[in-house]
Amino acid sequence: MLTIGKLAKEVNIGVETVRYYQRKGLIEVPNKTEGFRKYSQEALRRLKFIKEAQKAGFTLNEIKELLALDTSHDHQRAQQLASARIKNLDEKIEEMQQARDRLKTLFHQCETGGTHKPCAILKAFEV
Amino acid sequence: MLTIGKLAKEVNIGVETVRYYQRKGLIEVPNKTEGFRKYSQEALRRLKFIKEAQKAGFTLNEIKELLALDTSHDHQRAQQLASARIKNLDEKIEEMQQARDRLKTLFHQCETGGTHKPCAILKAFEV
DNA sequence: CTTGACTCCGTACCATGGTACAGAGTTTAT
DNA sequence: ATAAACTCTGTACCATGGTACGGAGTCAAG
Repeated sequence: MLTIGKLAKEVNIGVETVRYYQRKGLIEVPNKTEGFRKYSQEALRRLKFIKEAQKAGFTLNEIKELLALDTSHDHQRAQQLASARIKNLDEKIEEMQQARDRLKTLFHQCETGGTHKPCAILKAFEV
Repeated sequence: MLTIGKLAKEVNIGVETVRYYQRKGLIEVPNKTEGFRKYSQEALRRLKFIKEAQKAGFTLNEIKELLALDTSHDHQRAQQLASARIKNLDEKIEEMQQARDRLKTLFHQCETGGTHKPCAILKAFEV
């Protein structure tokens, strides 16, 4: 049993972040019998789950659902969420790669253009 | 000379977005001699610049600076901004690719695991 | 038994890029 | 001349993932 500060420290996040997750409904708020609230290993486990799922690119809302599935063991829904997220990631990666390539090209043009010529980076955005 | 509505329509953004850019200091607010404000081709050019720069992945704050450079023709600073943005994009792409690969692996494991086994997607986030 | 560290709770604020709306004024078309 | 359509202004709100703060209560060590 941990206080909120100890709990937060265990997963290396701020106390405020734990409270934020509580407000979001990602982790339950233990009822305090006396003074401070006591957090179980289950709370710790959920926080770790959240951190791991974030690394896989899930949003907090998606993670909230995953946590629910974690209890009900619904494979199908988990697969749906995962494939939606993969699609989403693919799209974003594609977008960013395009942006990157655009910029890289401009950068080289600007670099090799000399000071006297108009800057390719700036010029690229002109109409 | 255009009213704000026509201006917005030209670049296919909302009127509110134009005002938002004004609040942000990205485009100047023409003083109204009579009734409504009149926007010049320069305003239109700047809005197009903003759209193009956004496609390259710049934030509005960076675009604000680019617009200033556009006037002063500071190649070096433009290069700095571009390379910072490239680095930033590279990092983000890398992160997202890792997330994607993680998920893809989990997805396949879950798919081939059958209903009886614990779901790999969910299980992956367990401690 | 006091002092410092921690917790509780509500609320406000941060960045980012907008969107929405109310109530007033203006312009344009019929 | 009147109604529809647009503009002006300020302010509030949206999602996203937190961070900060004030004032009160509580807990633990010296």
